[in-house]
Amino acid sequence: MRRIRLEDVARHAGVSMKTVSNVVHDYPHVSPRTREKVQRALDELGYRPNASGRRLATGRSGMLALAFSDVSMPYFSELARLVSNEASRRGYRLLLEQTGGTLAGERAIVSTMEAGLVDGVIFQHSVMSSTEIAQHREDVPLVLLGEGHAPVSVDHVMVDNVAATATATRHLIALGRRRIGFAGHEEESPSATSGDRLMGYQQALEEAGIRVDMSLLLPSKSVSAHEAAFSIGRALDRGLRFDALVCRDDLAAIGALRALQERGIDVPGTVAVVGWDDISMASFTHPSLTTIAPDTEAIANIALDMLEERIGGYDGLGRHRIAGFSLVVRESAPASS
Amino acid sequence: MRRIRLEDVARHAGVSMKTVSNVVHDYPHVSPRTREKVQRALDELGYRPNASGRRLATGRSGMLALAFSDVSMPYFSELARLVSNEASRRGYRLLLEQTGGTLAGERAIVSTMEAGLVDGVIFQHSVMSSTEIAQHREDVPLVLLGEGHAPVSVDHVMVDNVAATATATRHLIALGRRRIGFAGHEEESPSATSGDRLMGYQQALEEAGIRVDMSLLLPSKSVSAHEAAFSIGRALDRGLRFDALVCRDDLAAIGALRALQERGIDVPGTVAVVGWDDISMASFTHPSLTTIAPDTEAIANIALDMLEERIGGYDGLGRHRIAGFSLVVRESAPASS
DNA sequence: AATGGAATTTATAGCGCTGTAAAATCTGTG
DNA sequence: CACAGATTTTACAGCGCTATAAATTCCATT
Repeated sequence: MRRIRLEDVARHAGVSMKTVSNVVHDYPHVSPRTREKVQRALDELGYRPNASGRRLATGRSGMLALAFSDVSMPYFSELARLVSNEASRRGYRLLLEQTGGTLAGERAIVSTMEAGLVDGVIFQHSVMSSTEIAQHREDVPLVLLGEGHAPVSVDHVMVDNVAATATATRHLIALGRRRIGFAGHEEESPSATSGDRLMGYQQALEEAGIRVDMSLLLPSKSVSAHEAAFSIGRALDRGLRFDALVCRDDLAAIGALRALQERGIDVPGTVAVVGWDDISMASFTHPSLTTIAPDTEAIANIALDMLEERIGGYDGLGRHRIAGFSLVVRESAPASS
Repeated sequence: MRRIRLEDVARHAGVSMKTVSNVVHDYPHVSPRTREKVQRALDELGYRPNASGRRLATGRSGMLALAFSDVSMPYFSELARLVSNEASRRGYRLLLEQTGGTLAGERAIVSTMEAGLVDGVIFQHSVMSSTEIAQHREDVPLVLLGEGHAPVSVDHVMVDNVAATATATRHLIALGRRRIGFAGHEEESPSATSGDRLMGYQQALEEAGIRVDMSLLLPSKSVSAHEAAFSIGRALDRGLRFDALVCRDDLAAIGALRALQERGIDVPGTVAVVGWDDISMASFTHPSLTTIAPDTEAIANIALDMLEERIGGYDGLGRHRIAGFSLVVRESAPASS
């Protein structure tokens, strides 16, 4: 059976197409009698509006894209949940795009060939340079998420990673720890995220008069619990000792817990550990993780606010907004008594 | 600056719109000279095809939807990663839809008002009845994921949850455990998933001549580590004892580990634990989780294969495919020696 | 040079919907 | 009861693209 079009309904109800369209969209200026008549026709025929037609006519797709490296990473999946919920509350649907954390993948996001696919893009990049981002996509509203220097021309939401990591590090210092390592940043070409976190770590140490010991920097091949566990384990096996670990993210922290536990090293007794992200698993590790909790809900909301303003026609310079964070103290680095 | 349309390029190159369209799509029957001339015009004007126009003309959107309760649940986020990657390999983009695990949310998926939004839907339902699913959506290709009796008319991919859970349970029995509990299924109206897993658990017990003790069924309010930890903890505090736990999923298992560990109960010494899903966190818990690993990659591939066949016009009865699983033995329920 | 057949190109009619402006209908008032 | 003013409804031209079929060009033969 052929699809029912607006025209079919119009003929059936004996009115014009536009009137049917008005009823479908609850346009106010329709007389109750007409509305009822049309509604009946709508129901009888089982009309379903066709998205493509509307889109072509309005120039809006009602879709937003959310792009980042990999949905299966807990922080991103939690972000996706929030953005998806909030987007649908605002009447948008969400397109998921994974870049795999590669330059090619990120370029594909920024220079998608097809126009009109989505009304806006929320993009957490990690390897692409901000100048390159600034160049493309002038035509599609874009909000950048995450660290790094976003181009002035583009809207951007971030958490102050330097400050947050410094807070986490100070917490360890307050616990009396002095040989504090940093774990889990990428071995070569660390992302802006890792860079900022390293900087906050270093800042807090210097503030406290502790010399930064390069041997306590424990990078891993990639951002994952597995690689972190491997590199931390190897360092321990080589005899490296430390009394605390600031981890690039909760995955690295979870890897760290594993590496330490396998070697019978007590956490937090011998080594205290702090993570970053407060993924939902953080309260279920053993011991549970002290970690930085970014205000991800605020990130999602601010990003969508800005995107909607751009979609609505706002055309000013890029706005740079900061979302909050807090230190969630759990067992892996308890409160100093 | 106004967007460049096909017509603009055509005028610029002095050819017809269709010829430009042919060049854009690498249609073979275009003379080299024309092709080059058009390509130059394309480049000079910086043409970007408009997705909405193409869609309306072709009737295809190039999009698939993936729907389930909540992306932030590890199993779903891992599924989303696979489906998204595989979909984009096949030239589709992926729309993410969350139902929140509610009936209203699931109904919204199945009866989306707009037609032509996506070319197909992959849907893991949990509360909606299969008959209700069968009724709607005759017009959009649909593949169902997960347990429960899918309607005959609809394509369906699942893992044999009964067999898998029985395998996990037998593993515990082989370990010499006899008071084996089941944890983490929903307190009221368990989902089909929980139902099947409970059945597999029961089956294996009966097979071994162990009576099913209803007091060892430890449901929780909702599917989450938190609720599982709470309900298992409460049962322990009331004096309930068991020597093993089959968990509804890895989240429940992680909650179980937490509840046990907080009470100083040794895993696997006193209580052995098996999970379900083999989420990536399963190798990083303490102790690491013995769990059922469904072949999620196969699920994603089979689902997409069937969807593409439907999109391609296949119109037969619903096909029901089974994806494999394996028991991954780790520390929480080690191999019997 | 004429001819037939293949290869290339073009003109045009939608795809299903909405925006606009004009037409039709309905008030309330003098 | 006519008429201005407000409200409701309609006709129709696109939105940007592709499919179809017709028109044109090209080339190898006779």
